[in-house]
Amino acid sequence: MNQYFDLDRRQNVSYLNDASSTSGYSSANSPTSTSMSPAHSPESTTLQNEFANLALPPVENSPQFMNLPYHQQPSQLMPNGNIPNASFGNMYMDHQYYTSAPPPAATVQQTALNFQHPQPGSGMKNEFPAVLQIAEQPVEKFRFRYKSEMHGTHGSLNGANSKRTPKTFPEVMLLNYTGPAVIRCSLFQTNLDSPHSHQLVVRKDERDVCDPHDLHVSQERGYVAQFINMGIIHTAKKYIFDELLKKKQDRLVFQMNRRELSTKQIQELHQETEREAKDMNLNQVRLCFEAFKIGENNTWTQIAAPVFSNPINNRKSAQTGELRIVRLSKPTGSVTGNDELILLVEKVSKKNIKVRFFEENEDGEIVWEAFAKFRESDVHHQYAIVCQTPAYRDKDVDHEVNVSIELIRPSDDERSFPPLGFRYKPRDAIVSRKRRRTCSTATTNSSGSSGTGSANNSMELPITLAQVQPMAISHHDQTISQEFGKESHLEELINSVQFRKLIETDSEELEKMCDPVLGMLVQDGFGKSEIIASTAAALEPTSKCLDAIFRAFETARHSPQVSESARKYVEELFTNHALKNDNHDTLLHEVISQKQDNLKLAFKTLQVLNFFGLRDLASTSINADGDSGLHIACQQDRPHYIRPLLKLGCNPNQQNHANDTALHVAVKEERMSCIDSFLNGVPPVKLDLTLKNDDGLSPLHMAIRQNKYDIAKKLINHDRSAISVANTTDGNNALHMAVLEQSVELLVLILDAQNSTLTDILQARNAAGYTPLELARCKANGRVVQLLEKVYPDRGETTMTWIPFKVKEEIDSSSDDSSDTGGLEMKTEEDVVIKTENDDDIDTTPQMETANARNLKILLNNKTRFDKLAAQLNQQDIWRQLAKKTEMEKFVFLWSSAEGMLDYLYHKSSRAEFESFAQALHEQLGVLT
DNA sequence: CGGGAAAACTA
DNA sequence: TTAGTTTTCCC
Repeated sequence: MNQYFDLDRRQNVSYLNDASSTSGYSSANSPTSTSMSPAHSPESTTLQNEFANLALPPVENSPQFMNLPYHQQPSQLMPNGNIPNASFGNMYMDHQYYTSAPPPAATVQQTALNFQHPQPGSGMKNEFPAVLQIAEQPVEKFRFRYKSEMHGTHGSLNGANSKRTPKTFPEVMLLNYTGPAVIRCSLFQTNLDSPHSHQLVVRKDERDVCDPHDLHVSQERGYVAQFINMGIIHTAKKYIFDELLKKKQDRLVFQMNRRELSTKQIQELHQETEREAKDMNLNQVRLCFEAFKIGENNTWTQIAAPVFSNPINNRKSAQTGELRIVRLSKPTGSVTGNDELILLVEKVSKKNIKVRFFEENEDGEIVWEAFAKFRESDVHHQYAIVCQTPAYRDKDVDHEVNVSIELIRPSDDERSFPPLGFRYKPRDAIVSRKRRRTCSTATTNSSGSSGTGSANNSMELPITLAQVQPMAISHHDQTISQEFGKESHLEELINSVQFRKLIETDSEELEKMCDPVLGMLVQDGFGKSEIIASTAAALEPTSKCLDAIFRAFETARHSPQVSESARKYVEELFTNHALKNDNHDTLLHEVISQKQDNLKLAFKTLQVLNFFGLRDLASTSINADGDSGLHIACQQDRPHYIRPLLKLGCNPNQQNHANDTALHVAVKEERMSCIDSFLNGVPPVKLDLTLKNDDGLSPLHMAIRQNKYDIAKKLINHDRSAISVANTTDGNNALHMAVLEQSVELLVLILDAQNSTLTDILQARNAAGYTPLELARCKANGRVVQLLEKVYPDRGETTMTWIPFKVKEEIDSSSDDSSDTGGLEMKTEEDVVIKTENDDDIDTTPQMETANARNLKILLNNKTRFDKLAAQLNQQDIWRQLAKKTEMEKFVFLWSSAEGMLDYLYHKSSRAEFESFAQALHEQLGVLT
């Protein structure tokens, strides 16, 4: 006899064999209950009446076992004076279990109910004549309760179609059979044909009776068995093995007709149980239904193949419970995506959750889907997700789009329901374009009336421009420069791509055009035809206004004495016009953002303003959004206006109402040419790359968050100090943010810049107090951490607040005795040693360039030779093998071909990387000689 | 009942 | 230690 501690009764209880209850919720204290299921708890004498485990009648200590068919010992042997099973016949009628009215004929009923087909194996010859079919599945989700929670009533396991009224319960039907039978229900695992360690209990007189549960059916009562009032007890982890073993053992004993198990069998059972217990799904179970007939001598014979219910999921678990979005931080976002969105959710598992955005058409078909971006660490305590919205499928839509958001749990493809609405808002660029198009039709009409529309095409470029262009353009296109002098081609020229390219980049002469020197202006300006033409356009506010201004210009130019009054007039026109516009766009905003870009008109406007000394008017004019002309140019991707505007005095650091500078806008919209226009050359006012918008981000921060290497590179090249700016939302600097992006490319870029900066971004702490390395350790992958650890002079240890296990072990094992107080100093010394030994990545001392490296550099510098080498290295992936042998090894995963790698080598590699690769290349191919 | 949360446990 | 889970407790 053994003993165990009964948790219910807080005392030791004796029992016969190890397989007896250890769970604490079945009090198997009867000496004779050896292989009984907990249903046979003593003290529940009356229970036997209702929940007798017919399958496992208690037996004498040395029972007589027989071979199949299963054998039932005389019920008189039941312990504790139980009522013999003669009473089973009507027990379900008397109590909570009942049987439905007998079906007219089992086979007829079949069609009326939602049947499942018998289990697998139906492919094989079914040895059983009778068939079990599930008439009502159990509910899909149900809260599993721990033993300690099983007080009072807690709702029963209902049928899948249960309503408040009528309620349904799991139900099976026995077909193709006549005569009395027993239908058994027990709890099984879902991915294994083996019992589950959880308990399927029925509440009876303050007591939970465990599975299996048996119901009698017969001709008279019908062949439908309904299992009412069941609950599922979640076995605590520590008891899982014991419970599972007990169940398996009980089952085996039953199958073997209660023959005593051999030592070997017990051993095998142990092993098997150990295996199963290890990865049993604790949040999912299914019901197993079996049917038996009880023959003479209580011989139990299986009469139908077992069937299994659909899985029942634990409602309270994050792995199987319901998914629900409780709240969104905001209901809208930009079509460009990357907006921060916070979802409050019901319990989710960070390793097993996705946020899906999708759009349906009128027919309910999915026309678009995308997933929000977030990391495991962005899931806050199972109840909130901080993510970045995905970009909408069409970034150029001009209206708001309603989409839906839902949570998805990949493991079981569960979705949250109902989906929440989310509205994508079109980009500013599109909105303002649309607004301008509808509220003022300056665009084509205006140009038509003032330019090409006039008979003699009197509108011309400034003379200086005409002189400058041939030279400048010739670089790009010989023909155009030749054609330039001919007036008829002027229109063509000015609208040509080459011309735009030219003014987009740099042309000092062109910029002079905007200088307030009269000589720079249009020589013959507007002819009379212009005025005539303008009457036709009188209905158009913008073109009318422009025409008036141009006319004033014309007059003033020829008669300087009226200049002053003309100036005032123009100023008034300009200001009033803006006020009339919905969003206070000025003429300047309008000409820059015309749908059909009209350079001539735009420049002319600039010149006229310039002429009247109204530079300030132009350079300081902002619309209702606080956007300057520069903002608009970036928004609308009109890079060629940027330099002229700057020259005119527009402040590049001007921030709009969202605190975006024009550069912010350019980065957000990824306007590469605009960015270039800003960064190349020297604007009159120094660009301030540290300005932060309302999201707390500088342009560089935005580029990093959008994972735009090219943009980040341009910005950093323009001003390295930008990398040390901390954003104001979480205090992260560029390196922190690159860590979060987990982009090796960006990291390398920033670290390279760091080498030549005084500010130490490595030690900078964000709002949470982390340095980039520390941040990497808790948020990024190993590769990122490794990369960073290499560049930290002290390997980041001295400033660590938290050291993950792996690293800690290294430290512990490498430092021999570091005591509590002396640890830091010890380590520092040690690091100095390490640094001199193997810090080959950072070249602090200038070295002579090797011949190989020099040759390789020359080679890469030549486009043709670069391509040739790339092609050569691409054969059989030589480049990859080669790179793996060198300092480049750690980056190989970055590239798919030699071009990418060579590009890195040429533009971004460290000296060590370059040298080692040059060396390897030389050895391998000899190409460098 | 279902929901919420404290306490206990674990890596 | 901390942070994440599991189990118990409570309303």
